[in-house]
Amino acid sequence: MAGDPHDMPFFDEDDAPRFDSARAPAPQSGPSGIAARAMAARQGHNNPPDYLKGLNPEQRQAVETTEGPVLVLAGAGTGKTRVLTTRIAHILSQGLAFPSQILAVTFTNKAAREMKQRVGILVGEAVEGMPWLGTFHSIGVKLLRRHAELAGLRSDFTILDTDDVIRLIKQLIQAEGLDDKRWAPRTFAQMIDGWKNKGLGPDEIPEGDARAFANGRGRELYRAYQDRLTTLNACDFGDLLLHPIRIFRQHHDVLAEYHRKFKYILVDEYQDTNTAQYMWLRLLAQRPKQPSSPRSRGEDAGRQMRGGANVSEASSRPSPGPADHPLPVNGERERNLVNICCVGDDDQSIYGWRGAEVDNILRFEKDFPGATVIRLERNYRSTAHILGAAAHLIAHNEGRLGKTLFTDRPDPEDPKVNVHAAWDSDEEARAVGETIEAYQRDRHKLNDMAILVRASFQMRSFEDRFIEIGLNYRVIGGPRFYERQEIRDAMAFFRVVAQGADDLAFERIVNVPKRGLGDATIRQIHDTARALRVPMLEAAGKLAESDELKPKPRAALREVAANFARWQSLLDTTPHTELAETILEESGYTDMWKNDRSADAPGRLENLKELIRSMEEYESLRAFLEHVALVMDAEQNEGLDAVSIMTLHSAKGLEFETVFLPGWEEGLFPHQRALDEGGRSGLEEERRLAYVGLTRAKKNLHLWFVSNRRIHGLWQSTIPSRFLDELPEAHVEVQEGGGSNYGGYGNPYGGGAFASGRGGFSAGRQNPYGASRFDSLGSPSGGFAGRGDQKGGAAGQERGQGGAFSNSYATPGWARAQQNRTEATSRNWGTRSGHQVERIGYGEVDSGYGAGRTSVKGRTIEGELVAKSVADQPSAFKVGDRVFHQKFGNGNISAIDGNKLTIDFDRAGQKKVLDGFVTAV
DNA sequence: CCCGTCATCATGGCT
DNA sequence: TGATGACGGG
Repeated sequence: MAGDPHDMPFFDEDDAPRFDSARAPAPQSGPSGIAARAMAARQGHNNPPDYLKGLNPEQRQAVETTEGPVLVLAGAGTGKTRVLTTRIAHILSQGLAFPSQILAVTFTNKAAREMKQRVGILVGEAVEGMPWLGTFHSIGVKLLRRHAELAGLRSDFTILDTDDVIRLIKQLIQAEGLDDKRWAPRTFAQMIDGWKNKGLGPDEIPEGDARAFANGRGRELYRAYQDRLTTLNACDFGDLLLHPIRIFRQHHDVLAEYHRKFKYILVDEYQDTNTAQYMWLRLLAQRPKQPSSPRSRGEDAGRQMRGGANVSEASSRPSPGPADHPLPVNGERERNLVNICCVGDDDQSIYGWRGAEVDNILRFEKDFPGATVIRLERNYRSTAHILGAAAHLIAHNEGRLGKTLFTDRPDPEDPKVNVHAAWDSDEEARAVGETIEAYQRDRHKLNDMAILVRASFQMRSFEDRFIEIGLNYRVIGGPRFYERQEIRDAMAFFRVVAQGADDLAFERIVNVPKRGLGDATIRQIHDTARALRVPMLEAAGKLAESDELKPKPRAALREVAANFARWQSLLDTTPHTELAETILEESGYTDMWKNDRSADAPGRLENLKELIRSMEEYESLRAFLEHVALVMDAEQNEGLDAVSIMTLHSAKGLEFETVFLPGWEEGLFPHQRALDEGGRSGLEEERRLAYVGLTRAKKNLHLWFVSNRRIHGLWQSTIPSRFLDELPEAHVEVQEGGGSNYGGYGNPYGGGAFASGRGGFSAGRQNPYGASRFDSLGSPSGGFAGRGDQKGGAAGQERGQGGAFSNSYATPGWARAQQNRTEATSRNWGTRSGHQVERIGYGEVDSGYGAGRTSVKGRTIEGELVAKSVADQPSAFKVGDRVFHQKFGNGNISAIDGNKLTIDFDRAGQKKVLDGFVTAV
């Protein structure tokens, strides 16, 4: 960090072109060789530069409107990232600013990486000069490291993750003499997080909130927590935003430096900003106002404090906010609008539950008067059917800015959105698997397909099924690399070495591996540290030299202290990867796992190796630790062709040719808890989530609902999601079969099978929204209002929300479904046709696998779950054997991995199947 | 300190 | 149902 040339002086580029001389030719000398090169890419005055070619008029406007506040409402698949990156390229190549004068913030590291990469493609290495492109938090750290002392910290403060925070809070709660069962540390950590999301410090939280925890001692506890962080020279994630906000408010000179520095501000995913982020942006974006407009001052202050029970702080100071502070204004009539460009989509705001305020984007024009609002509605991703379905669904929300996506490439051949019904989640998984295989047979790549679920527990049935049929899949967003125990332990060792004062890390590993240091000893170290006002590591060293301890712990402690002293002495002389290895070896940590008999020990050792390997990219141990604190994700291996399984939340921003959306049932989607806690706005957020799901698909979209789902171990009958009823008939095709229905491909299980008398969806249950047209789907009569046999009799019962459809509450199908309910519950496979026998066969094999499936955990590889052989026994087959498979016919074995065979089928192509499914020919 | 037993509690998961 | 965490006996 220290060597970073962008890090030191603030005003090193003050000669840079100003935005008010925007159209002036680039300075002779050019900002740098790199930027100059970027400029050289610019063409003559009349021809648009290359990078503008291929933009549609709206996109181009969004790129070229560089001055003043701009809100780009970018619908799904409208080229949002392209606009952002091109805009940066445009600013650079027009010489409007140096790379270091652009502040570009994203939410996730992934988004930041992508933006950096794509800007790099446009402007070359100039992107390397963009030190202020990053996440809110990474930029926050950068700011805070520079001004740490203004927040009572040293610049080498550590960043605590959630785990550290919870442990710390637990200590505090216990120190207060409170019961940590009644007052769960986790809950309080969440409360603090919530307050920090709103920009509230201990003195600013609402009285009610303060009282709600720990017998009314919430505020004290919060304050104690902050004090403790300061003592530890540490901060949590929220502080990475809050401290800079405080600093900006209290040190106008500092803020003014950044005002002068940042000529352009760009914000990605603006709809996801929380109040703290909003304040942070406002502070940076809002230039001092002319003293001549006192009224707008007041208004502005009000807005500044919005969200705000933090009036106390505001009123306790002479000036309500730095935005109003009469700073020198470069001697010119400075506009008070900065060149801020926020890009977002109110319809994709799905993070309200963690503090995002959709309101920020809805109020943009009020916050930034005179803002240009540009709508990107031309969608390059999805078919007209998908867009039509999504548009109709999202139109049920109120309080939108309003956008309608359209495509100018409608194709009559495009498939409609498919809605399928299944009996239960197993059948759903089976049928989705069938459909995937059908697509695969049609030469669709698994990489182009994704299953997007509402809740992660839904993943299980798909994983189970895909393992059974040997279908490759990967789970995105599973347990994260840096959150694993072994990684966190190793990191704790490193942290103590790099920063001896890191008590939380020290505590984590004093007794790892076990060396007989129990609670009592640790408490003693704690007390000594407190008494002497030194870090625990130091206290431990002192204690080991004293007679305070019994011989055993004393010796152990002495060794620990000596170890750390030795490692710390190596810090500057030994390459950090080597040192890391030494630490893990000498501490006995690797041995601990080597001696561990449990099944996951080898994997953990593997992870540790991976950890060391990943350190190589970083200059120093310290740089690496910082990276990990901020970037908790690790890359996934993309090489394998596999279906992606992930939650709807983690799918935002992605796209797939073919998308499966299972679990569209009331209670699951929309999720009951979202409804309970969020009421109407909760429902609207769920609907936006549905919208996000639909708009991930480029071409093929399959929605599923089941009539029975096991929730917390209990089978519950469910009713179709109201969202299904909010889809427009014109774009939807209902697949009555329940099994796979993929044009042209026979469903091996027989499409009609599902409908054979087992259609009793919610029949026995009152649907609070009135009956759904899907209620009777799957019944023998196939009664679906949207399929030509309109239920005229029910036409009068339009629903308030999804009222575009008649319901089928009184249909024969519904009645029959009701009748069949009991029978259906018994799950009578025997009624199935010949094809179903095959499935029974599967079932038998399934149970056969039950025993062998114990090592199922073994499929976790670097955060990626991969369908993998689960049996230890080698297959009875050998490569080259000719075999027969019920479904795929004859083929030759091309590879064997345990009992998983890769077979080149004569007709069906290459498949991976388990050996139980084939017979030798 | 280790390990078995019991109770609890189940969205989303970024930084 | 099943995973996780706290507790108490060995």
